[in-house]
Amino acid sequence: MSVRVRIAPSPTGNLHVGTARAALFNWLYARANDGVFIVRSDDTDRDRSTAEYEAGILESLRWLGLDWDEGVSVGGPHGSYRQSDRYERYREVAEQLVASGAAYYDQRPTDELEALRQKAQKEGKHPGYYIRRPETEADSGVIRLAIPQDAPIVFDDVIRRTVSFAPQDVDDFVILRSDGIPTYHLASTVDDIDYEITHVARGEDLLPSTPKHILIARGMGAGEPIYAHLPLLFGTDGKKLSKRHDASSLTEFRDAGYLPDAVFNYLCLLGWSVDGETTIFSRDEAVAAFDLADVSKNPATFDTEKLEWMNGEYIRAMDPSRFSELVVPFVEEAVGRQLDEAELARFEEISPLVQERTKLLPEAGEQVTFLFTEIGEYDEKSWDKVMTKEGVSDVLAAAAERLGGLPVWTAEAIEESLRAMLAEMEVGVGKGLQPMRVAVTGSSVSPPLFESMAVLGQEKTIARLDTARTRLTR
RNA sequence: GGUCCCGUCGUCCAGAGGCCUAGGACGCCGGCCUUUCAAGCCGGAAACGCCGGUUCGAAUCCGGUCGGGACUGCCA
Repeated sequence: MSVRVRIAPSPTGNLHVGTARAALFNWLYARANDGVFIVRSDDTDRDRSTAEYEAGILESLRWLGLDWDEGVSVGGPHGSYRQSDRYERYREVAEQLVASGAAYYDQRPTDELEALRQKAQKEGKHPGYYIRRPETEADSGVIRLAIPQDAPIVFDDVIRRTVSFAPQDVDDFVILRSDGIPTYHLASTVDDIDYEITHVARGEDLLPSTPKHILIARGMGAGEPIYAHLPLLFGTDGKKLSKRHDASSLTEFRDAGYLPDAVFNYLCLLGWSVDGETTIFSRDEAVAAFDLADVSKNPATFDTEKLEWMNGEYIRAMDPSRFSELVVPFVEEAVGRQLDEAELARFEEISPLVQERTKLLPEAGEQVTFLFTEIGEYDEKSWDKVMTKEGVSDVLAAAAERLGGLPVWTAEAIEESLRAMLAEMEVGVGKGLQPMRVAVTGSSVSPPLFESMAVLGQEKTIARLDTARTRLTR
């Protein structure tokens, strides 16, 4: 039987990194086994689900480069792949389960159930221990699955090997709410069976729910899929990935200037590796090496710093013209306006030098604003550090004069001229060039100086040297 | 509280009884290169949670312990 896997996000927010990684592993497994990758919308939470979120999630999946063969928006033999369109089917299954005795109606009031829970807790038992099929059957209310108490529920998890639950520790959980809407457990399991999902790879948080899903599947007279419970993802603080401190949705990563290839590569490494040595690899290499059984068992901490490093690697490996093209919007954002054609040409000149020192796309913009806007304020630290030294004024004056007389305005010519000048003045190269850098770019950190001057233009360069010197004498 | 899962450098991953004086990557520290910052190159510090057992031999197997996490809803 060919592999059929799925990712089933709830459209109640943007695509979370945890979900994205689960999607990624499912996708890898499908592609590695010539299988089918399905995207389903688990939108049974009517209050929180929106079409906008759903569209956003799909867009994020595409952005990451995960294409799907069946499911929401691409269609397939199973309709819309939205659970909200299948309420009748779930109700039908629930009724069947009642008819076969596998489930029952329960209309006990909540306070009665709560009392039973507390009693069980007090006795050190599972809270649902006493919530079992009542003596007298009801004919309305919620529908609960009756957990057969005679045997443990055992299954083989691809990642965790054999997992076993005692029936006393599985509660008679609700499968159909009193308003006729299915719960997650029912809807998800019915879909997995109806869509003939062969492998369910999902977060480890669902491990305790797995016996429930297996029992529903059995009640339907179907075989259960093979399960693979992925280790959870945590934030750098060791806690669950938080929305406050970490970027947690894929759109945030995109907006922060991360490349999809880098995010893809990094996410692969959270719980899996090609061989323990290889860090940077392509999608094809990942597909060729991937197996669910190789996914590690322990939870992974999301390390933004490593992702950033990796993003830098991908940026440096990028075709220069592609980089330039990609980064222009960020430059315009930093400059605060659109660039005209001449400015774009100037940016392209210096772009390769910026590419080498960019980890996140927006940084590229910040590095070159000096080319397109006047220096409003010099970086205070830079100024204090390099401009307050002795002889700075002389160096700036001499440089302005030298450069004013330069017949050819190229980086090479500028370099030659300034080096000669500093040699004559007997000023060290580092010591002499730094003030010019601050004068021209506003900061002691910038792209290489000669190229920066070349792109800025002769007139502006000289003007800035003068401006800085004037400010110095005040 | 109960059930289940997990436990190798700060972090991620490798290691499936001898190849381990434990390997790779990020980060960190030092050096080189150098017009700054990056990048690059070289070097360094840094881990098998603990206790027993099995075995000639254990990071690898078993038990216990401690620690972390998930779940415990008419949320998903």
